[in-house]
Amino acid sequence: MTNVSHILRKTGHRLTKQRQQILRALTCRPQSVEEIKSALLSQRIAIDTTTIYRTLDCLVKLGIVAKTRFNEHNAKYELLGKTHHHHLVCTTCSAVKDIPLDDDFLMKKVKKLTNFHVQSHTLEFFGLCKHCQ
Amino acid sequence: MTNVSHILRKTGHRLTKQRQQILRALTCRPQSVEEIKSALLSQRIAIDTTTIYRTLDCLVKLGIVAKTRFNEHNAKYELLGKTHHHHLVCTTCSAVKDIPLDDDFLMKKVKKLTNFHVQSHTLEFFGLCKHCQ
DNA sequence: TGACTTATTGCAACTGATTTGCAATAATTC
DNA sequence: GAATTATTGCAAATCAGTTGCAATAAGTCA
Repeated sequence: MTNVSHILRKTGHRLTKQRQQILRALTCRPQSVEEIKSALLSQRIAIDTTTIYRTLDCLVKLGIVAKTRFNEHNAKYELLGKTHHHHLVCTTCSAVKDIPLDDDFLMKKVKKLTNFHVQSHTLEFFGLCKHCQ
Repeated sequence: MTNVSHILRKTGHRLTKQRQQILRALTCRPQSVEEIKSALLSQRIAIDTTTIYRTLDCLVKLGIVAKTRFNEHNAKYELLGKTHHHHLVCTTCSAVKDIPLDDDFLMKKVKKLTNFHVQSHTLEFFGLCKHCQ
């Protein structure tokens, strides 16, 4: 967190109360803006939706947060941890599980096969979790 | 196509003129609803946006079409061909390129590591295409 | 500390994507 | 060809996300 406030300041941003609270509400699991908002509300913290969007945009640009879409109408945001991982999304109960996978293999293959300069990638698995099978 | 009309009938659906035209407009590259609509319009075929949405929903449910999202506000739809492939999406010009990748390796690993029953997956690469580098 | 600069907030209004309700239409069935 | 009912097109609604702007507050510096 201290790290994050450093990055914010360095890039000419301000560490406001709202940003601190939004950062505290972020998890390493993907959450929608509405989920973040109600998580904050349950702690009696009311922050405008617009502010949450703008804060997340900012954090995504700074590489602190990742934005993902699971073929749903809304985007999800998750705190970028140290470890690169992927998601298992249950198509029935929408539960999300992380899974660490070594995908260097694929990245290298893409580099070999194309002249595309890869900056990032997403790898998501959809199916049934233990409970929903 | 004949195959598709068979599937439609078998599942209690009707092969309308609109559906035939939408099917003809579909490609193996992901297109948005608006793109499909203007592709049809350029052939002087006017189909309501709602109808396109409903037709695509139907085709997705029948496994004929795949719906993807590339971290954009709108969804893209592509005809499911025989060959499983992935996408390279240019973050500058939005061009999409297909790439065949053997990911059995990853699928097997997921099966080993978890008790999740995988039904499908998405693997997308984002970066710069040849022209935008 | 207190004044100053300017990034950030909250509200309202807006845009764009997608969905829903419903009456009119047209594909299949018999 | 008539009957049944899935499908269409239109209008209106909803949902996610964005934009404009005046009021506020974080960081800066004397």
